[in-house]
Amino acid sequence: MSHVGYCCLMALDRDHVLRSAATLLTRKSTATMDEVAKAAGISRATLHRHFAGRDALVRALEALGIAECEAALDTARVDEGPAGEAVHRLVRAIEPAAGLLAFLYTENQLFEGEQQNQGWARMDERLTALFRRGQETGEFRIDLTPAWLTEALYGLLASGAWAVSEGRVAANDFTYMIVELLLGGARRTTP
Amino acid sequence: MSHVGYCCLMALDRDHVLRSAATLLTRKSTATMDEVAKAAGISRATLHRHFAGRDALVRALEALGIAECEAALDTARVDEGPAGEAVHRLVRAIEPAAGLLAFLYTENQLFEGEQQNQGWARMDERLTALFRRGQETGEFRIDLTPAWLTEALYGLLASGAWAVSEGRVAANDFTYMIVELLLGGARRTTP
DNA sequence: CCACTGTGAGACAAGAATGTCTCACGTGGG
DNA sequence: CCCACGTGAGACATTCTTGTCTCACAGTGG
Repeated sequence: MSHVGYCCLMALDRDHVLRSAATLLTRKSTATMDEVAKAAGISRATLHRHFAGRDALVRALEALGIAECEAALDTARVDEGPAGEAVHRLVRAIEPAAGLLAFLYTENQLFEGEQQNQGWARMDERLTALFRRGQETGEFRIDLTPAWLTEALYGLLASGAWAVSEGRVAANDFTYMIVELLLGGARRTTP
Repeated sequence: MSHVGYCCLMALDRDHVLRSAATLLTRKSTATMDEVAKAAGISRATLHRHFAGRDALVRALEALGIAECEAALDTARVDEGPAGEAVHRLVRAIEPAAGLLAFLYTENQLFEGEQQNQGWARMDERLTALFRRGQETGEFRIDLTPAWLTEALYGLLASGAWAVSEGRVAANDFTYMIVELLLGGARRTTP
């Protein structure tokens, strides 16, 4: 009875499919199921066996993205230490998922249905809490609302992912560029 | 001979159609030609008389967005005065077009063909020149590349437009939030 | 050797969106 | 009044995507 073995193989395949789908859809969000299947190196039939339809695939990508972001929030320990350093750790931890996040961020179809993944609300809550904590400790300015800082972080992560994928920014500078701009801004601090 | 009069009416209609299409597509980028027509208050046939097809419509929106952004660059006189104030004037001038810009920014289909509108290159050039000028005058820090600042500006404009359209940020705070974050960052400057 | 499972390839129908066409209606000018 | 023009409504074929199905093939374990 090799049922367990087959399950593990399927799980691996499923994850691999999800990864390549994320990579492809980040670059071309209108890719066909056929293109997604070919990008994953499987046939469209097998793709349909893993994900009931395109909607299920996007939902799975959404769940994956949320899981990775929440994992990044955990490993970055955003509740500890100075908020600025917490943001730095967070961006560094979330960098591998930035491309997927950028895709999901522009898939506004995800947010128009009545049943939308509550993971986004959890993430928003944790991020706004981080920025609010920074404000309360006097580390962050209070004239930029936590909600806007959260939104700006999403936008900068997406911009950074696209800029890197198109070669306009070096991949090594991803975290630095985002964190420095988000925290310090473009203006030079008077010495 | 009312040819001239009809032309002017058509031009007005065309602009009106373009505006409503921009509003709709910014919110739902996969809207049908039928939905676009209904949103503009015309029939699908008339929409097709104005724009040969969906591609032509998107291209027209692209041209409109580029024109508005370049107009904003002109009225903001980004070559004059301190670079920081120039950025402020620019964001204020570009605010009405931010939604359209956000739509075009995520329509990566526009950038994969071989013949892509060279207006983007012109805009990029003028924006990077602005940030480079700020660096050369010592106003901006030099460790954030002009290319990244340009990309970040696009991203923040898009994030701001979405945040406003979904009520997470007050419309009145649009310019302030973007400019302050882009130039000053979230970190509080030590008094 | 045989049964079972997962896979790839392809056929197929259903649906949606697009692009094109025709026709009737209303309006405004000659 | 009449005519030209733009328009709306609808029909129509076409194309693309999707979802489902069947069948043959390969690998694995008993």
